[in-house]
Amino acid sequence: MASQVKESCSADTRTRILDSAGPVFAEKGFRAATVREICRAAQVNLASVNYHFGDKQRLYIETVKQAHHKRFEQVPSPQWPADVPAADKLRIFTIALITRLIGVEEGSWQTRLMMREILQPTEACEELVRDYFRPQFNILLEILNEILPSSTTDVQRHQIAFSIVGQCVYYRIAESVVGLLVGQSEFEQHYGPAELGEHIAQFSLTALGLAEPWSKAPE
Amino acid sequence: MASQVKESCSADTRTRILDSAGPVFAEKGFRAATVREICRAAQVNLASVNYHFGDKQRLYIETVKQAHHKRFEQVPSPQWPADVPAADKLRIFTIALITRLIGVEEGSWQTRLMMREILQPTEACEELVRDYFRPQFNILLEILNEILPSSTTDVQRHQIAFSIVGQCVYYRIAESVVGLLVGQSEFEQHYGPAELGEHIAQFSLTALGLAEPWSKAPE
DNA sequence: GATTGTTTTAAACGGTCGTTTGATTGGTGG
DNA sequence: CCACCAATCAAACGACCGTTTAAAACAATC
Repeated sequence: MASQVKESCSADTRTRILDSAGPVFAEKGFRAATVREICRAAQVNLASVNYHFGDKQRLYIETVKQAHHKRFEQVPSPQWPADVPAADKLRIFTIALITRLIGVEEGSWQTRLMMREILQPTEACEELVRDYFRPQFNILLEILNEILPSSTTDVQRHQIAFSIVGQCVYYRIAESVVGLLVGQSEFEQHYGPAELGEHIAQFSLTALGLAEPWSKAPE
Repeated sequence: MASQVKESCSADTRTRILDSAGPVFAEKGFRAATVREICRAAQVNLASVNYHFGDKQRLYIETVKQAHHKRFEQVPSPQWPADVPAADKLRIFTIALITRLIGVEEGSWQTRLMMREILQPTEACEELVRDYFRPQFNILLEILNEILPSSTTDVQRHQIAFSIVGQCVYYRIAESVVGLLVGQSEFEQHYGPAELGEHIAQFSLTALGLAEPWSKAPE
């Protein structure tokens, strides 16, 4: 069989293709990215994509999967003991989420690819929701369960969760617009994952009644 | 010259192309959309695009511009008398924003096109920020000025504004993911512009200390 | 060392796309 | 009626892309 040899050997160019395909797909999108460019970047023969992945679309799907898998490895879901206050859990969750979205250097093409998939769902989107988004969504809902009164409806809980997630996702989507609106220097100084995560947690905790509002000053 | 005749005549197919190009670019993106498909939808000859717009890219830019212009005509910026409380202004602003994003039937391809442009800025993006986003951003900042204490820094004001905008934009971006997470029936019943606008305004006003939090129940 | 099966390679195929061309139309002024 | 010009049309051009093919290179087994 010699399967381990075969796999390690083929994995060499297979992995090279996957790694090169990620940034290309993220920057140009599925259609505009060409197999030729990916193969050139990976320094492999043009036919390798079809040999190892069948066709361009299956390479794309594999790339999306791998991107998120690696992204969650880089910034894993935080763990906490049972006695941590819910407010602290929410703060940790928020910072982890936005760090996963915009933090970690090297251009963070992985989440750029994810945003493309969300905006124009392909075959990989349902899988993405099932494997990554829904578990995170459920963790957030469990945190909210500790905070919200039992009279809160499920719909309200969902919408509150989306309000928190939405604040984070916005910065990944509209990165360039934010930069244009506040100017380059303010953007570089104040829109990193740490400061933004802190702000979003603060804003959300205040909305949930667990922090003091900004406008508590006497009027 | 007979310029009025010439313009009305050429405007006929020109306008037809522009109207047909919008949904196609919005759904498939610049690269995947084909001139042939646009011309077929517009019922004009294949060469018309190049004759009236020069090339595909200039048609795209014109389409983006026209899309947002029409969108702001459909849902104009609300006007209010000077004595309206700031909280009401924020509520009105939020509902108008999310209505512009996801409301107004016919698939709302205009904002879909806008999201594409935000995610992958082209030549049209700076123009978009200057003409549409920045004025709206400034209106929101003026409302916040009435609410926030004078000790609030500019950066804080900006981040709070993005927290509000982000909640709205999220539903336009992640529409399909939201639908998958909460199920089709809940999505259809509770994620229209009116209900979402009310929720986002409530969430944000609470964070700003102008509304009561959900979790005010005794613990 | 021959054989077998896998991987790599260069070249080409078929198809589609954006754009161009050149003929044709139809209305307008002389 | 004719000359003119913008507008339309069918047809084709040239380029690029995804995919295929068939030969070559390679590694492992006996």
